[in-house]
Amino acid sequence: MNFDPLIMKPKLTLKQIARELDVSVSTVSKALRDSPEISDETRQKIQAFAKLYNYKPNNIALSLKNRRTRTIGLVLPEIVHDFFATVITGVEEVANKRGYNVLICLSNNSFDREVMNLEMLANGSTDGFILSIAKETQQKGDYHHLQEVISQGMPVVMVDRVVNEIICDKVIIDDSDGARDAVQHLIDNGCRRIAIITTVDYISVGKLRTEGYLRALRGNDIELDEDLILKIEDVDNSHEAISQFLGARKIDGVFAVNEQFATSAVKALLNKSLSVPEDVLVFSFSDGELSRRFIPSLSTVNQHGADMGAKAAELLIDRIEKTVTDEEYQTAIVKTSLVERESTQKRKKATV
Amino acid sequence: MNFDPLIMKPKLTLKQIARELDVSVSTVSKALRDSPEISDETRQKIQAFAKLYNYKPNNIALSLKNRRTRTIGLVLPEIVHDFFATVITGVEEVANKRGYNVLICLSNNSFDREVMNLEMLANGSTDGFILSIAKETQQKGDYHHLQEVISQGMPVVMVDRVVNEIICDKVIIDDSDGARDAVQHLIDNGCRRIAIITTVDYISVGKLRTEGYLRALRGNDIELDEDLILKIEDVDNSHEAISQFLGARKIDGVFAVNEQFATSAVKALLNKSLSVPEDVLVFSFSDGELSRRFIPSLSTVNQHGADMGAKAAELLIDRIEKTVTDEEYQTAIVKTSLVERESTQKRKKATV
DNA sequence: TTTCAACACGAAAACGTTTTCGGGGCCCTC
DNA sequence: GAGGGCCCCGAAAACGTTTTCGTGTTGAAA
Repeated sequence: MNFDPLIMKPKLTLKQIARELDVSVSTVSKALRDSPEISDETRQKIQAFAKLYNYKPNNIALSLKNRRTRTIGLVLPEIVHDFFATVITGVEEVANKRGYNVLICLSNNSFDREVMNLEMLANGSTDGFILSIAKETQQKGDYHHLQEVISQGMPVVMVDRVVNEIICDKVIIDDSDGARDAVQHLIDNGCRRIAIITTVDYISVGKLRTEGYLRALRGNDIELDEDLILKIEDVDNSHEAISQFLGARKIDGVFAVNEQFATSAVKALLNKSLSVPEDVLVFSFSDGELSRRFIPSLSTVNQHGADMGAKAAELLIDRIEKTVTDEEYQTAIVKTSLVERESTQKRKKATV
Repeated sequence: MNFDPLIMKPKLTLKQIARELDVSVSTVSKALRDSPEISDETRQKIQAFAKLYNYKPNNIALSLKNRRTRTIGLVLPEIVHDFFATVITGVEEVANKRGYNVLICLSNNSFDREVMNLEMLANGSTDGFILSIAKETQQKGDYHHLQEVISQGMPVVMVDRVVNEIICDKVIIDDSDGARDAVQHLIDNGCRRIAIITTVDYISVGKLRTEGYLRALRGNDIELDEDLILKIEDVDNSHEAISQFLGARKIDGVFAVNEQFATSAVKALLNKSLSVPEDVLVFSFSDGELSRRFIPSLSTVNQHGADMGAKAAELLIDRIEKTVTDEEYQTAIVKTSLVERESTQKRKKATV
């Protein structure tokens, strides 16, 4: 239907321009790159033609020739999750600023998908990639696919969910410190019986946040009550478990390692006719829209996902563009910060 | 540091295999593709070698040769937004199933960024792309960049935020019908003075949802009160406007065109000492985690973002793989559905 | 012994670039 | 008038594939 030559103009190549203007391909290439080898007259003629027909060099050919794609990969476990979404934003911004594109792959927390993703990214499509490892992979503890691509010389940066056995650049947050600060804040506001709702230990960040919780208790000489620790296995169906857990215990504070757990906790407390923050204070982790808009709005530990993504992209691109690779691998730690909102402010009623 | 030959094994090419085994490049290529031209002996030798050193063909070279990348682009206005995140999930799933990768670009709702994104995607990096147009672009009404790539023969599918002037495949939802159904639901539950919180009209979906609201009123012989319509310009700083708007009006129902507006509305009502759903019913649009977890949980019009993304990817890949392109462009309409939650259920108190 | 098919492989072109190198023409200088 | 520069430009290689075509060797049939 759209074969009208006035409308349909297929992509132009150097060869076609050359044929059209009766010069050689090399002349065209040089003219377009303002080489002094080409006379003004020829150069202008060629540039005018190229502009008129909107010539744009073919990226694939450039990639092949230069053996660099100016594309970085980003492998994430999931995406319907504010934290990872902000990571993407950060990566994208830095990548764009430095002239790179971003190829995003989702592992859906599946080991097999992650292996496939890495293979694809390592086969020339990208100059390096950023990875936040899948839950299933952490559980299996099988990292051969990562070792493989790293040993091929592909630059890799791990972000947030990292694994210590792999040596590469990493960007993490001070999960443990952030959790400790949050729990300390609860203690400072009078809490003594603080429950923690966390994940099973093979999730590195869950484990670290639990550690922070324990450190805060120890630091304030509060005896640990194992009964106040809930480790969730199945995140998606956690509400029931949380509800039962909180229903059976007398507490004055809750520390949840993510927003989902925190909101479930608030609901469960409401059902017990306890109100937040009047009766129980609630502190959450990973600041997202949910925490901001919830009623009461939730105090959270801000993970600064965009900063993490940005830092990871900087590290990766630095590594890619370094010709000599004798620089030591580094682990950047992005500081968390507490965002205090209604859920931990005892005095006033919930407003905005 | 890592130049230990035992550890460092750079990527293998056909040429290197050929040199190593003292055959020609073409023989290697054929052997690996099980060509009958090659003798069993040679074939097995080559395949064994390739497997041992984990040979994987270079994607870029393949793309150049075949003039297809098996990659599709996805240009989105933003990503920290459940709807677009689910769209990505849908696109990714279908793309992967059909052997394609997904290159994601963010326009950040900026016209210039969108133009850059399209240029990049059209320069050989992808076989086609899916686009949800930037707010700024809709406002400007300048679509030459889109026309440009389409006229070059690049397959394009627009999703959700589409523009009628452009002829290409599209995937939309029945925004107007969804809104009408939601408002009808409010009316059915006794509301008569229903406020709508929507966007300015140049956002196509905002306009359509407003239309649905009007249709519902007309269909029930409820007189339109222009004073109950709030059109938000600056989404990010909308809370104050919503608060003032609701503070000054007597209403019994609210229809908000997105989750952000809806939650702001609930807060504003609470501040007026009105409770939801006892005093005022609230219906929202675009079902996300926020609506599900909010207290009270919000009734919403589900946009089925994953379905939309999946459908868009199907359309795009069909278009890419069709050799004859005489098929008419189609506009797929993904049905919305109402998700009824606490915010419109008068009887019982909020639980879950 | 000659001829011819089948077999197994290699050479080369192609995809679209960039870049190195070489060479033809021109002008200037002795 | 011969030699030497300079100015422009083209040929060719290279990136890593796939594929078409040609070619040499072998074996068997005539």
